[in-house]
Amino acid sequence: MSNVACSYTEKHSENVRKAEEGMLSEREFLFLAELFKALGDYTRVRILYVLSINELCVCALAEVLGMSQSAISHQLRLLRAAKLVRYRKDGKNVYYALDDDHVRNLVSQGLEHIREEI
Amino acid sequence: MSNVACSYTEKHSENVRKAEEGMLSEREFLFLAELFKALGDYTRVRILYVLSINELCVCALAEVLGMSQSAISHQLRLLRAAKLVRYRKDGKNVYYALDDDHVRNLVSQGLEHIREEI
DNA sequence: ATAACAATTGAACAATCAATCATGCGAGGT
DNA sequence: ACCTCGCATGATTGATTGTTCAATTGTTAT
Repeated sequence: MSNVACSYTEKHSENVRKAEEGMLSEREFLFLAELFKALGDYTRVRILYVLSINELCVCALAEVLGMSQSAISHQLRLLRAAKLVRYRKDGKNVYYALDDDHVRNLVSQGLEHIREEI
Repeated sequence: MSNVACSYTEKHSENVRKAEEGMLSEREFLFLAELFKALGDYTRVRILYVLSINELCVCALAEVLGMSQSAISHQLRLLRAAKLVRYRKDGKNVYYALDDDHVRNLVSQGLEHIREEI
């Protein structure tokens, strides 16, 4: 904390004012951070990408990603909490799919960005 | 690891095949995860949102977000590494801005998502 | 030169996180 | 009833992370 503004406040005040005006609520920023945090993991982003193609059950996800059922299941828990995936039960299996198109858009938007920076 | 596919492979094989076909490279997924990880923090997402309005110097960012210069500077380092921000030096100050519109789009797309889930 | 200021950086520490292992639960199949 | 299979979950552990503090660099002003 213990912060003091730089001394050039005259030059900055306009931009600072605009920034403070447009500010969102703490709540919104927290949700936003949670959303991107959920996307910000190698395993989870692979899960989401794969689910953007097809719905898959947990064991199939584990197979495709070469990981243990348990590891996948733990990550799916986080993705469920972030409302990024939904699921349906069918017998012994549980099929996961993307919750909506926002997720697909976020992933493809992210891909566009990284493909520009090689 | 130690994973075995579920026994219903007949039912799954088609979807598994499609998933494996559409798969991206490890490299791409790593970059994608890094990108979202950079966005996935309360402080950093606030920085990016504020910079989506105006360019700001470090001390102004610290002032607007109520944090120390040092903390901000550390986070800006990560954002630079993720190529999400660019900067220009002017005298003693360093002014940061969003690197391109992809970032702005990602943030606003994220906002749309969370505003649906309240 | 000296001082003041904006910013960066490294070390340290607490907090968070992801994979593993073991276990528990519920739905089928025999 | 029993067993097996698909999935979820709790505990543990090694790794990563965000902030603070202290020190440093580089620029401007006196």
